[in-house]
Amino acid sequence: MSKVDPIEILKRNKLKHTKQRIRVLEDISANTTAISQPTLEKKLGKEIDRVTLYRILNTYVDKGIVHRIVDLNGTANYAICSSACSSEQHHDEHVHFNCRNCNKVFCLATKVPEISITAGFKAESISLIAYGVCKECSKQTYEVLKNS
Amino acid sequence: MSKVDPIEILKRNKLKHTKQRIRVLEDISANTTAISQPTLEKKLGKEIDRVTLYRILNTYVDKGIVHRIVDLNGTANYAICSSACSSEQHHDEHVHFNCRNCNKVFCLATKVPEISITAGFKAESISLIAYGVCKECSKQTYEVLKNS
DNA sequence: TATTTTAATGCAATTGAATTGCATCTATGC
DNA sequence: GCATAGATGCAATTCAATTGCATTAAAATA
Repeated sequence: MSKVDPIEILKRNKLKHTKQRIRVLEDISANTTAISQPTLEKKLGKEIDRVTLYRILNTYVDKGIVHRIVDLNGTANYAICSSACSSEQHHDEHVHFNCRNCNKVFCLATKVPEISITAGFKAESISLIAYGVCKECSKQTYEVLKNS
Repeated sequence: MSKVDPIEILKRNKLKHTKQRIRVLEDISANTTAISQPTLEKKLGKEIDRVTLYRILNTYVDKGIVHRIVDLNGTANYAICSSACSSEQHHDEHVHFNCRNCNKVFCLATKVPEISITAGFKAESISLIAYGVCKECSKQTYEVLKNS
């Protein structure tokens, strides 16, 4: 897990380094799972205006600094991109896992496999989301069963 | 492409066959692509109340009659399930394609490949959406270039 | 077929995500 | 330090989705 330096990232992408932008980057990179827009807003809502937060997140996605995972509820989730990402192409093509219990979105180590697309369709990116019960929530269910 | 009989489907699923439910099934099955909630609402909004439409769609998803594809904008899209689906398990596990130009969602013939999930995570379903430019929109771009 | 029961629909109101326009402020280049 | 391009904050708005409740319609049964 390489350390994330917000100012370095902003410089590299020719973005003004405002305290709001730094704050958002810190918050996203502090998490091991992707973080949802509502959660981010709850955490940062007193420091950063809702609209500013939306704009910062969109800028980061456009620049390839973070990637957006839309979960099966339609909620946007954000995670730091691997260093190979750029505004031209996102290389966040690993599998994501969306827990139906806690709703968290996890970035898994598994890479998205090559798939053949019907002729004529031009795929630019692939989103592969597994939906089920995450590690933590599986454990909890087990504990509940054990103690009942 | 097997013919869809709304009343037969409703009977099989022990659902009252109201004209609203029949209407929704007809509309979804009339399309070769998945149909989005906003589009459905525009088409049926004068015959069926918004809330009823939402409820019917949720019932159909629960029963395994239609499947819901959440596209990369977070918009819900609906398509008829293959006959193998049930409320216990959805077998709509083919690849979807979301066009960034026309926003349509296509069900492709390609099946979702087997993937290995990190130990401890229990996957129940997989959503694989390719994002790019669809067949129709690719053609149009080509025409525009050709005539310019 | 009429009546009862059960479930679906329609309506009003509300919630929450996301966007737009515009005035104000601030980081950075000179 | 000053100018300015670009970022932020605020008010208002749009649109998807949900909830509670009264009304209506389908099915069960008498």
